[in-house]
Formats: sequence, structure tokens, C-alpha cells
Amino acid sequence: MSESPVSPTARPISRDPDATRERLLDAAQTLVLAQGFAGTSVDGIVAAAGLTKGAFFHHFESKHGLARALLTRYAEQDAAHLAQHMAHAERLATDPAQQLLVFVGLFADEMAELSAPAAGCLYASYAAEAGLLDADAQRIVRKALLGWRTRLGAKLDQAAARHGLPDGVPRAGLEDLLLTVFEGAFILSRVLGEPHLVAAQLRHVRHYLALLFDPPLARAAS
Amino acid sequence: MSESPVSPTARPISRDPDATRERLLDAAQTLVLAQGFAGTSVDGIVAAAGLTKGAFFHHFESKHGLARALLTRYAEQDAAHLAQHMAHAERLATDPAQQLLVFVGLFADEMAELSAPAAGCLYASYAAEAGLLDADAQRIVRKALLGWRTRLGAKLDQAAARHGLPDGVPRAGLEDLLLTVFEGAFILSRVLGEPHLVAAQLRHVRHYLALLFDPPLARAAS
Amino acid sequence: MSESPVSPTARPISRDPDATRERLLDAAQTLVLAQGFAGTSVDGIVAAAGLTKGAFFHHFESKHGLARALLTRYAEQDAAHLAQHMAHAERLATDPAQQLLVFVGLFADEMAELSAPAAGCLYASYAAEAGLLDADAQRIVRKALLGWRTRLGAKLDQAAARHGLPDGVPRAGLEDLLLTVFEGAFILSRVLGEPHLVAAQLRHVRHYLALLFDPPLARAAS
Amino acid sequence: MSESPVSPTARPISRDPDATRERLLDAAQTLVLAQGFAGTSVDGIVAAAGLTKGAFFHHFESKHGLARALLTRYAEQDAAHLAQHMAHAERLATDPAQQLLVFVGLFADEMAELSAPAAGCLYASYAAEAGLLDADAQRIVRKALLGWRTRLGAKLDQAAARHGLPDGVPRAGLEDLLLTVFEGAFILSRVLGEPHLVAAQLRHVRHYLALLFDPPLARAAS
DNA sequence: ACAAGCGGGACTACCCGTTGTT
DNA sequence: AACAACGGGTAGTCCCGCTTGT
Repeated sequence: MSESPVSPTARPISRDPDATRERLLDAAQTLVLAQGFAGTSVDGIVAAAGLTKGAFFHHFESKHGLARALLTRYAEQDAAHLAQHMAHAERLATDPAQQLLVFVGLFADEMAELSAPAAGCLYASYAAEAGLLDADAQRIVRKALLGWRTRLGAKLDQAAARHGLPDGVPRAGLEDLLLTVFEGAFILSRVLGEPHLVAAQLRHVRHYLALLFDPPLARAAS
Repeated sequence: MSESPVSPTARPISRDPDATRERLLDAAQTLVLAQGFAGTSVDGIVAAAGLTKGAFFHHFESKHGLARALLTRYAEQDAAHLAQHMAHAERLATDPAQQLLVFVGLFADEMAELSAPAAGCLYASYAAEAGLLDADAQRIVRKALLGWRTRLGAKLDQAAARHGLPDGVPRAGLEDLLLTVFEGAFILSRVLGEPHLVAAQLRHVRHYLALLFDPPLARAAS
Repeated sequence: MSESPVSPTARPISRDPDATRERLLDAAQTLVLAQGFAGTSVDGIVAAAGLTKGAFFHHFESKHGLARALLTRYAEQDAAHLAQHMAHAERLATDPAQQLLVFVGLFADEMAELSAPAAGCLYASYAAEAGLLDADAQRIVRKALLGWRTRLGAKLDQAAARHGLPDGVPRAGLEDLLLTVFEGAFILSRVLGEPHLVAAQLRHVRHYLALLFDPPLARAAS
Repeated sequence: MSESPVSPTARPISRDPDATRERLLDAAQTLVLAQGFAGTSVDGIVAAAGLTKGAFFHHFESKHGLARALLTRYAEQDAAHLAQHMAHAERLATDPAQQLLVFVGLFADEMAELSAPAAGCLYASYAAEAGLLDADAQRIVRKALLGWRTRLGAKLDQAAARHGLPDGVPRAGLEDLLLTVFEGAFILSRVLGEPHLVAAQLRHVRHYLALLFDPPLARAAS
């Protein structure tokens, strides 16, 4: 206390707290997708965002708080993305089975346009370090995955009600298949450096659904 | 750490270097699958293995060296696992398409017996922190994934040569589907806490293959 | 800190600057007595006072400034307390020696009513971290202690002039004894959790003074 | 992980862990007595000890662990100090009351030789920041204070059994008076910069005891 | 082969103080 | 007068890996 510290040369600061927060989240997301959560330092995040640690800990109570905010934002964007494609599919087709095929196709087309492997999925990042994060984070991711299951399950039920499912088709778990393939394909795509791998895998999902609901459909749809 | 230092003449517990190395790898694998690589400390690994850092750095030149050894061992075990199930399938069936279905079924049955979600896959752990690890690690994982592609690709070619594939079936990427679903299903299974999810997803893969090679096959096989 | 930012139009709660300053000092005093000066953060003070740092640095130029203000206010209150009890004693008795005994007795009675150990004394807090604080703080505390010495020394001189002191009685330092016992008893009282310890020790001081000035007095006074 | 950190230039290190630990404790004690616990940084301690933080956290699990070790060592030395003076007094005198006077006198003589104010007492440092430290620390200090009470209480009982106490003498709390005055006098001594203040206050304690047990004794003893 | 003391650096979290705004 | 965003630095903690010793 007896030594008086030199007064810091506080420069003028951006006066848009929401934008600052978003910049921090953007920087964090890029780094976490590339290096994982534990592998990403707060210093790295603030450097990428062009800010300081003071700003970081003003906006997030801790690094875990950032993780929760990151997952929350990602889950919201993801749910909106899902809803958007689903709404689009429901405009393009009337039959539930057809809507499903269009829905998957929209994702496949989106992935087909990538020229580099996608950055990855935060849900997978979470899963890879689940033992490190708290129960709140788990809840956020779990709720997001269940959102896919619910939405697709409802559509599958509609389709099955209209078309029936052939005997012996395992209905159970079918609503999880798209997300499963998405997550797995992201991993293969990144490791192998093949940006089109995701689209190719999604097309198999679509083809499978086509075969299930109406074998002749499959040929026409591809 | 030692506020009450233990007796300085503590003798090493084991004098079997290979066993010590394996214990370290086992402890490391458990922790890395749960927390990721960056989230796992050398201190934590040696504590879990009941050893000290001296032992760790005697067996591995660095934490990177451990990562390479871990991935190498995992890839070897995985390749052996694949080869074992494939050999089993080739004994149980003669037709290549049937062999494929049996092969996938063996994995599904294996996964169906789990009473807790699988610990995860080191390939996914790698992918989640790829930006942190070196090129050697990437090579090991890439080679492992290509091993699946090659092995399944060959079998798919045999099956297609025998049965043909219907027009419009996207042959491309079909050899990656099993691994894709495996990786994705591990993620969903862990996040949702549903141990049987993996088996359910693999059964869809099997069903898809059955539909592709011979629609009537599908009904009998399920 | 604000993951869900509150409405930006939050109005200041109070517009009474003196009251705000007192609230800050009150909060600071409580915390400093419990945790020391270095152990008390500005953030903690403003949180306890229900204010923000902006308010703090409006009223105090720095944390050092707060320390000076805190000690100054405490010393003033303490001097007033001393003067009040001395005036009271001088009304209750006419003989200087009797006045001294009453004076100490008033403090003892005050301390006897505590049901929990006293919060402590800022002079002791200062002494415990003297190496951290600046010369101004030292001057404030020193002046406060010398105030006790001067006031009691004068009264002791009056009493000695009237009654004499027996041979061999060490007059030196006698004026410091009350404050010494006060400070020491606060410490023991807090550590041992015995609220009545302070009063018991002060009664010994009073008894000692009684024995010094007139041994027969002692029996009557207790 | 991809950037390999430069190998640290580890210099040869002292291979006497106990001596290292003592050096850390010595440095810490000096600093804590001067600046308090919260005001003393680990960096400051290791700098004063000529070591690094790696060494610090090898020997102490945390800064709180250091505090416990510091208080424990201090309490042990203090108890030994007490026992030594008591044994000395018991050799020099046979009457319990006389032993008490000698005992206090030995401490007073010790304090009289100081040419600068004593560094202070860790018990007082603890009390000044009690709200910051854990229950273990409180137990250590409490036990130390109770040791004084027990030891002096026993001797006072012996003396009272031999000599009796005059009517109206408050026996309660008498065993705490010496420690009380010690603690309080340290504080005054430091703030006022008067090294002999402690001895002067202790002599009053001795005189008080002499008056209590035998008024004529007091004149002879001084 | 393994244990342990220790160096030096990086991490998260928090500090105090300043600025612009209301 | 009081608030919130933010800068820059330091706090305690833990990290990896080197070295010496057994």
C-alpha cells in the first residue's frame, strides 16, 4: 500500500456492452471449436477479441460462466437453424415424409457448399470434456439434443401415420439418426480434411428415410 | 504437497516397466476421455495411476509423447477390434453383403450390452482439440479412420459386385457411414445418458445396408 | 458480472452524499475489523454497502484515502467516548483516584454487557498491517493512543499528588495500562469467543489501581 | 501444444527439503508480522526466501496451508518458551507465588533488552484477520491461548492455596492477564515506536500479582 | 526404475482505478 | 452523485519438465 502504483493509461472504451459480449463469445467459440474448452485460455480469447481480461470478467463471472453462455447461444442459434429449415421444408412440400426428405436435403445442400471442413459442433466439444464442466452446461446441451429428437420425432410420427412403416423397421431411435450422423460426420470431416464428407453422409440419411417410407421414392428422390 | 513428508526410503512399488507404462496409459485414457487432453494434467494422471512424475517422464518424453502413445495404442486396439469382428463375420456368412450385415450386427450387439454410456472414443477427443495437438497425432488418427474406410470399402465393393446397387444409390461415402454413426452416437449417448442409443443407431446402419443390397433382405434381417 | 444485464436506466438509490459516505465507512469498518485492510476489497465494501465503485471513488480518492478516513473517524469517536466516560466519572466522584476507578469501571460495565465478542479495534487492525499503510495512517493512530496516555497521565498525576504512590511502585507506563489491557483483551476475547473476557480484564486493571493508591480502597471497591 | 515451450534452465537446487521449508516459514513470518496475512503475497515470501513459487507449492498445498503451518510452528515455539521460563522460575524459587513473580519477571527482562519494538505476535495477526482464515487456524491459536491459561491457572491455584487471596479479589480471569498485557503491549509498542513499553507493562502485571498475594511482598519485589 | 525437490511460466480470478454516461 | 464498462496489473494456483538421489 505504501507504494502508489502508476495510474493506468485507460484508453477510451467501446460503449456497447452487448457488442463487446458478442465479440468475446465469437472469439471464444472459434477457439473452443479448434482447441477445446480447457485448451482455450481467457488470455487467448481476449487477445482474439481485442479486449482485456478486465472486460472478460466483467461480462462473465468465470470461465465456466462463459462456457454456459457459449453453449446457450449456440443452442439457440442451432434451434433457430433447425426451425428455419423445417419451416422451409414445410413450405416446399406437403407430405410429412417428403418434408423430412427436403429437410435433410436442405442441410445436405448447405454442407455441400463448404470448401473447408466445418469448424465443428460445440455439442461435440462439450461431450469431449464433459467431466470438466458443470451440470448447467450438461443441461443446456441435453436440452438442445432433445429439441432435435422432439422435432424430428413429431415429423416421423406424422409420416408414419400417413405411410406406415414396413414391418421390422426399427422405429426407435430414428429421430436421433440425423443428429448422430451430423456429429459423427463433423469429426470424420475434420480429421480427414474432407469438407464434402458431411454432405455425403447426410445424403445417406436422406436415402435411408426415403427407403423406409416408400422404396420407390428412393430412386426418384436421389 | 507434503506437509508431513513420508519416509524418504519409500521403495518403488513395482519393478515391471511395461506394467507401469500400461498403468499410466490406462489412467491417462480414462481421464482424457472424460476431460480431454488439455483438461488432463500429468499430475492427475500419475495420481490416478498411483505413481509420481518421475515415473511418467521416464516412460514418456513429454505430455505430447504420451498423447502419441495413447493414440497409437488406441488405434492398434481399435484396428484389432475391427479385424476380429470382420473375421468373425466372414466365418458366420459367405456372402459379402451378409458379412457386412453380420459385421455391423456384432458391433450393435456389443453396444447393446452396455449398462452405462461408453466412455467415448479417443478419435473424437482428438478432433475436439485438433488445433492443440501436433501433426504426428493427426497422422495416427487419420490412418486409423482410413483403415475403417479401406476395410469397409473393400467389402462394399465385393457386395456391390455380387448384388449390384440400385440406380441412384450414392455409393460414395457409404464406407464411412458406420464410423460416422459410431462417433456421433457416442456423443449423443454420453450427453443424454442413454447407453443403448449407440446400438440403436448402429441397427439403423445395418438396416440401411440391408435395404440397399436387397430390399427383401431387410425384413428378414431385422 | 452481468450475464443478464439489468435495465440500463437504473437510478441512483440515494441522493444524500453524507449518508452514502457513512454507509461506505460503516461497511468498510465492519469488513476491515473482520478481515484486515488488505483482506478487504473495494468491491467487497461497495457490495456490502449496496453501492458501486463509482460511488466509492467519488467519495474517496483511493483505498488509502478510505483507510485514512476510517481511522480518522474511528479515532474521533474513540476520543469522544473517552471524554464522555471521563466526564461522567468526574461527575460521579471528586477524588482523582476515585475518578480513575469509576472511569475504568464504566468501561468494564460497558464491556460486561456484550453478548458476543466485540468486533475489535481498528488500532489493532492497523498495527497488524502497519508495514502496508502509509505515514498518515500511522500518525492518526499514534495521536489517538497518545490521547489516552495524556488524559490518563494527567489524572494519574492528580491522584498521585493527592495520595502519593507507595515506594517502589513503577509509575512509568501506568497511563498506558488501560489501553494495553483493552487491546490485548479484545484479541483474547475474539479468539476464545468469550465476550466477558474484556470486562474481567478491565476489572483487574481497576483493582490494581485501587491497590496502588490505597490498599484499603481495593476491598471496598470490588 | 503444437508450440514446444523452451526448456527451462533448471539450476541446481538445494536438496534439503526441511531447510527449504523453514526458510519459507521464516520469510513468511517476518512478512506476515509486518503486513498481515492478506497483505503478504506468495511472491513476496518466495522472493524473501530466494526461492520460487514452484517450491512454495511443493511444500504447502495453499497459502492457507502455509498459515496453518506458520501458526503451528509459532504456537509450538511459544509453548516451549513458556515452559522454559516456567521451569527456570521453578528452579529459582520454591513458593508458587514467588515463582509467578519470577516467571513474569523473566519475560519482562527479556522484553527490556529490545532496542526496537518487537516484531509482534502471530496470535494478534491472526485475530486481526480472523474472518479470512479457516477453522483450523482458529483451533491452533485457541489451543495456544488456552495453554497459557491452563499453565498460569494451575500456578495461581497453588499460590492461592498457600497464601490465600484477600477478600474481594477477582480471581476469575487472572490467569489471562499476562497474555492480555503481552498482546496489548505489543500493539502499543509498535504503534508508538517504544521498545521498552512491553517490559514496563509486564512489570505492572508482576506488581499487581505481588500486591494480590502479599502486599508487603510488593515493595520488596520491585 | 522410480521418487521427490524444485524452476519458471501460464492459468483463472480478482484487484484498484478511470472513463463516459445518466 | 452514482452507475456500469473497461484497462492493466497482480493474486494464488497449478502446470510441465528438469535434476538429483536412491
